[in-house]
Parts: sequence; structure tokens; C-alpha cells
Amino acid sequence: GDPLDRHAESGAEDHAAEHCDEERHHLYMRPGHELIRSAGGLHKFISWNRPMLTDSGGFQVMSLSALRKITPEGVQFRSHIDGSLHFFSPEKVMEIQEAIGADIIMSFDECPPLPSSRQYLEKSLKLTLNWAERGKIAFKNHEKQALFGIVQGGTYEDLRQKCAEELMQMDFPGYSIGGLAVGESKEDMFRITAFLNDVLPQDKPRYLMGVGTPSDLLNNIARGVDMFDCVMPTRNARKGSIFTRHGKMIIKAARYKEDFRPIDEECGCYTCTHFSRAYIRHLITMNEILGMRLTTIHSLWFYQELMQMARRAILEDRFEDFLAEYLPVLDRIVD
RNA sequence: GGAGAGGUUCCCGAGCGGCCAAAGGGAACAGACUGUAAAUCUGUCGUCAGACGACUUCGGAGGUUCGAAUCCUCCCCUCUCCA
Repeated sequence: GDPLDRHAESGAEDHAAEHCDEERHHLYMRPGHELIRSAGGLHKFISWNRPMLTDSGGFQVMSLSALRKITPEGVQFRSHIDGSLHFFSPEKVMEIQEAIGADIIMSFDECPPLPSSRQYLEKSLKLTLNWAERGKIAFKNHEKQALFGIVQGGTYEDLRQKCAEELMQMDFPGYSIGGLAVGESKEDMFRITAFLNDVLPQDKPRYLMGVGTPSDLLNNIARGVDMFDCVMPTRNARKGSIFTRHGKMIIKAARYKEDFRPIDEECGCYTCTHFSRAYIRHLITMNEILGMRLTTIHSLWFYQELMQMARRAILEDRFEDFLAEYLPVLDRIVD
């Protein structure tokens, strides 16, 4: 008869099945970082043998603020995917990032949105410094991974300085500049990176978190920043905003409907060497996933190339000229 | 042939005497997006005018009314059910 009935008839079988369910349940519930650990780390898991960086979750605590509660001990966080509760402490975050095994990992910090009151920023700074220290103590895998400390302090130079100096006391192999591009003006952002340029050590990388547009990158390189990461090239590409050396191209625009040229005639990326603006526009407006992939391929290629050009310009001691050539163009909308 | 429902601005669809150039979607058009919840958000969307406003629209033609997308008459067309 019905397998369910049979199942109910035998107590022993019932018990065995329950045990099996438990195991399966355990497998389903295993956190993602355990999966990556069993795969032998992130590089092996995704077959990518180049440097990778993971974030600590501090930014999600801010951007998904409706779903969390911050205490000195850590952050209680509700999954936006299944609603389950998770508790992230600085120690837990280190454990997870060690399991994942990226080359560069981040301290657990609080990233206050701007504008925030000075009082709040001061309080938040204490938390971030305390969490940085706790993470540093908990972190063990120094040979294989570099743990960066994150400088907070909003738009206040004295808070930034205090934070940077205390982190430098803890001696991290690199320093992240966090809490920018979260609502402040560009002038404030540039003021803070310029200020930290003189505070942070010359011989260690400075990583500006969450920035930004092509012109933001160049402007911040000019202020001593070495590394960036941002959703900008990929998220905007997915929504049809494509960065090029001539400015931003909004590929959904009607003017590209019958434009059979590539996005950029001179670009060597897969997208530009194979497909027309008209076809990409068609894919994007039809919401075809291929359109998103093609625009993303181009934008990533463009960002890489822009950074390559910036490095070369610095090495050849003509960065000022390079800035003068590209800055006026990059923020335009290509017609 | 009989019974019923309906035709609204590019499409779907609400409105059922004045507050209606007409809700709400969609499409279209112009943008946004900064340590990543792909499929989200904002604005425009009859014509002319910078704005007040003016003008033309709710299948067609008449009519009632101070006033009609809304009520009446006839006509045209669609759909459902029964023969």
C-alpha cells in the first residue's frame, strides 16, 4: 500500500527514517561557509585562482537595517531569504571568513549611514574599534589571509584620525576606509580620503569600501587610495547603465534601437567584439538575462582597463594628465 | 432566430450626471542606483502654452440637461449562452 502507511506501521523503521531525516536536515541547515570549507575554500569552490576579498557583513547591517539589532556583543540579524535569525559577533565573523578563505578579509564593523549625529558616530566608532580588536584576537590564519581594519568616523576628521591611529596600533596589514558613499557629498568623501592619505601608513594598502563611479575611482586614487570594490559596474550594467571611456551609456535609450555599432568601437571585450548596441538594448528591454551578462562583461572590462591605465599613468609619472583627460568625460551621458 | 454582456485616452482596465483630460496596471519615454536582496525606485505620458489656462477626447449620429464618458433614441461592431 501507501508507503506512508507502512512507515507508520513499524516503530523501528520509523525511528530509522527519523534518524535519516535528521541527517538530511542537518545537511540542509549547514551554513554556507561550512559548504565552502568542505569544498576546500572559495578559490577551489568557484575555480578562481586570483585574489579575492570578503566583507564582514557590516554593510549589510546598515543596508538591511530593518532586519537587525545591534548590541555591544554583536548583531542579531534576520535573514532576508528565509527569515531565520542569526547572531554575528566579531569572532563569529572571523570564523566564517576563515572558513571561506578569501585572500583579504574584513573586520566586523558598524557602518553608520550619513548624515548621523556626532554623538552616534562617536558611539559607533567605539564599537567598531572594540570589534576590530576582538576580531584581531580571534583571527588565526595570518599566513594565508590578510585581515584589514576598517576606519570609520563619518565626515569628522578628528574621529577618522582617532580611529585610524588606534587601528594602526593594532597593526593590520591593510586599512579599509569605510562609512563613505553612504549619503554624504562627494566633497566630504574626497575630503576624508585626502585627510586619511596623510594619516594611514604609506607602505600598506588603503582600500576604499563601496566606491564607486569611474570618476570616483580616479578622484580617490588621486588622494592615495589603492583598492576599491563596488556594485556599480555590475549592478548598473544589469539595469542598462554601461560605463565607457566616453561616459555613461544608457543602453535602453530609444536612440540605440537601430544602432548596430558596438558599445565602444575600440573596446576589446567579448561584448563589444561580438554584439551591437541595438541587440543589447533589445535584450535589456526584453529583460533577457543574456543582456545583463553582456553589459556586465563590458563594464567589468572597462573598469579593469581604467585601473590599468591609471596604474600605468602613475608609473610613468603622468597621472595629472591622465586625470585631466578622463575626468571631464566619465560622468557624461553618452548621446 | 432567442437571451444576456459589452465597446473608455498605445494595450488591459476603473469610472456610471458636475470634484473627469478621466483611477490603477502595462507599454513607451527620460533618469536614478556607490563595502550587491537581478527582475528596484523616480519623473513624464491627449494637443498647445514657461505658468494661469485654452482646445480636442470615452464606437457613430442625434437628443435630454445650465452641464454628459455617464441618461434617452437609432445605427455599427464584439463576446457569452440557448436554439
